[in-house]
Amino acid sequence: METRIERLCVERGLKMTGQRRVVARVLSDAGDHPDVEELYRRASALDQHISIATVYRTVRLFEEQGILERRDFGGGRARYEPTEDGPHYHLIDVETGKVIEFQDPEHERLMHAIAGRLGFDVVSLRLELFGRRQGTAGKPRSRAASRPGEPDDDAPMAPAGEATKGARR
Amino acid sequence: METRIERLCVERGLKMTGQRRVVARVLSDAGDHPDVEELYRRASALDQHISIATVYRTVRLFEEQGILERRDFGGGRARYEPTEDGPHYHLIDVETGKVIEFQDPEHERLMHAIAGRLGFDVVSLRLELFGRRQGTAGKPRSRAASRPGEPDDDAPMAPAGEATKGARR
DNA sequence: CTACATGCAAACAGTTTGCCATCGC
DNA sequence: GCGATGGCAAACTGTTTGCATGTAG
Repeated sequence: METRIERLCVERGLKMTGQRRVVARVLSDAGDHPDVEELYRRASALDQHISIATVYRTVRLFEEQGILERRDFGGGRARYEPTEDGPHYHLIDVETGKVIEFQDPEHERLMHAIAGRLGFDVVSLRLELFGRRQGTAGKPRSRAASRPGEPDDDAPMAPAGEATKGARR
Repeated sequence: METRIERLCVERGLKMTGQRRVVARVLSDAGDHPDVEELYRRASALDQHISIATVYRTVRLFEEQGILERRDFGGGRARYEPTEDGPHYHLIDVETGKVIEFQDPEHERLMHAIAGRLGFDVVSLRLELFGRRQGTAGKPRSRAASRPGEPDDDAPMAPAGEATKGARR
């Protein structure tokens, strides 16, 4: 059966190749915010004939078509999520890397007010909370840098909302 | 005379080499949020004997010592600013790239409340507004559709300030 | 049939690092 | 003098691209 994203592609007149269909499917199934490598991993499981370059190209195309949204949660890799619901923000669990979405109209109003006070119109904004589940007091949880893609799981990341680029072994 | 940052370095027992002193000085003078290349450019003006690798190492060291804070405004490069005033956020002018700082206790309270409602304690948060000066209605940006958090440079003050170094992608 | 998509590997930008000469303390 | 530091170039990571081949429409 045809996924929602596949339908969008057709509507926009995109040539539907096998690999685009696979990426579209993977994205439709994703409930999380995968990065390109993860998408590539999931796509490969459905079709060996796909290269990571194609995933990059497809993801970029989809973004240009407004089908996908690119997120940058720090950590150096772009994460993607299908454009769907209205504006929402993300709370990243610093222990598990899981991402929780939330919205908040009041916050939005506040931001517009602040910008207005400075003489600006808000074009877009970025808001991310990094938090720890209550009760999980700073316990030195095994900092398992579990790289291997746990399907369904957003990757762990450092707090501070900073880049942490490069392999700091 | 000794800058505030140089003093901090000494307090922390860091070996004060010539190049560290230069970087410290450049940072103390910076009123903006320069990236490493810009720091390197400014530092080079004061001392030819400095390599970009040293700037990277110094900036990392200072960050670990809590003297500097790394920011990621998108665009792929890390930006730095001396740790000084209390928590504040940034509004980036999408036309000029200039960064304006602001604070807002109310917003902070709100964020803690939201996290709390979800069962989390806020460890840190990232908030950036991308805005356009009121009245500057959507001018046709030469660069085709790219997301707000764009390149440009903040308060170019150095002579060699031509930030645009080359077409990305 | 033809313009566009893909695979592969090489190119890139930003950042880090190995090695050895050098310098602060 | 000794161990930390700096210079240089090579290594790395995430992402893009040139080129030849394959394929949707």
